[in-house]
Amino acid sequence: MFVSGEPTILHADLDAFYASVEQRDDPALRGRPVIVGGGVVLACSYEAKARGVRTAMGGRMARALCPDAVVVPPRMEAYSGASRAVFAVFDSVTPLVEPISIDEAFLDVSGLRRLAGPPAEIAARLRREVAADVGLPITVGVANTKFLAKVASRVAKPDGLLVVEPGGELAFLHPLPVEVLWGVGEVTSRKLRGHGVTTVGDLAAIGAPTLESLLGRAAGRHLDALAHGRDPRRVQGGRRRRSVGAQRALGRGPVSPERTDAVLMGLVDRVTRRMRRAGRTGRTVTLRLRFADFTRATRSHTLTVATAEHDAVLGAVRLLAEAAAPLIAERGLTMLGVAVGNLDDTGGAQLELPFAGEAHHSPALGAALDLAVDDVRERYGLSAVTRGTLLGRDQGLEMPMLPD
DNA sequence: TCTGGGGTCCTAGGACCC
DNA sequence: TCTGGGGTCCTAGGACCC
Repeated sequence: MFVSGEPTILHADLDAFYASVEQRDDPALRGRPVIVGGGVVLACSYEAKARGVRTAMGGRMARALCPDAVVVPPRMEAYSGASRAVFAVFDSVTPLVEPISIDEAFLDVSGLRRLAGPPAEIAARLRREVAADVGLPITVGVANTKFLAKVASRVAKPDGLLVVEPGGELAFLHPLPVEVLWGVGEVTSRKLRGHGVTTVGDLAAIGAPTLESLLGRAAGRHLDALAHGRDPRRVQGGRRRRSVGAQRALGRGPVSPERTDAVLMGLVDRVTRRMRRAGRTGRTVTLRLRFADFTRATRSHTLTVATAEHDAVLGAVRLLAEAAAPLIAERGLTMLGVAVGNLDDTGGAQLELPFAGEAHHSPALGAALDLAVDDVRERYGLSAVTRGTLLGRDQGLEMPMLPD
């Protein structure tokens, strides 16, 4: 079984984004292997990829593979500028754009046929406009699901366009290696290959129960569905970020408590500034740690009230760092990170409903209570209201009217 | 090849509540 | 007084993605 229907989902993905921006801005780099980043490869041009250089590879190895590569430091401002220009083109194509990262997005073009022509034509025009307006190569995959559109763009790279025709989904998908599936990384790939699963077709054949026992319920079901071309997720416009974070590598060698604290202050400053600029607050503060042996740990604390204030976040971060001190002393710190999540969850006081207990024994009362709770949640724009507890009077909120 | 800086989602256990 | 069932929230870790 595959999802049929016209392919109206586009996955648009800039090619070797950072490196392409560098080649665009410096003609001397065009046609040459370009590596962006120093210690680690952040991005590399297709000329460098052809020599075996890969993203996230150590700089030393990259230079060994490709000694004539031009290594340039990243220019994040230039990349975010280019990204904004590309997203402006996306927005001119359709109102339904779901950003995935700085250089890729899903676009839903259903309903645009009369206005803008068939999806394949829209996709071709999108590529031409990005090339003309922004000067960057972009690949577009077109299919009737998000996942297939994404695989199509991957297969069509670089500077390509590929439409997966309805009815041809499984013939397209099944010969591909399992690693194209969203959610199959190193660990899962190893597990699957250990069970003789190397292609998407193999995975589709072994069945959901076996997959679930192998990978856990959610992951098993998810991969089984994808392998059969089933992917009901819609393109979601207006999605908001769920956390804001910053991190900093510290290099090798011992890190003094003074330096640790200075780095934490800098990270908290960066994160809270970004939050305030975006007009967002958060409740859960997470301290991320990485150690000399490359193990990681996180420590988190949830505040009662959401905030974007430097001092409030720093206070939580310092407490977390203190609690993690023994771990740090034992393993040696090489990276610090701070993130704030639970964004825009206002938190707040709680007020108990005296009859919530009775509602357990009366289906009618229970149903009424659920409705009231939903109503309160919507009326006050809260992320969650639990049955039996409601935001309190001290916040100036009124009790909802409950039906008798 | 020892490694950057952003993120997302899922799982599992414990505290706590009715 | 004891026990059980149903549920939420928080914390920590893991896998994965670009």
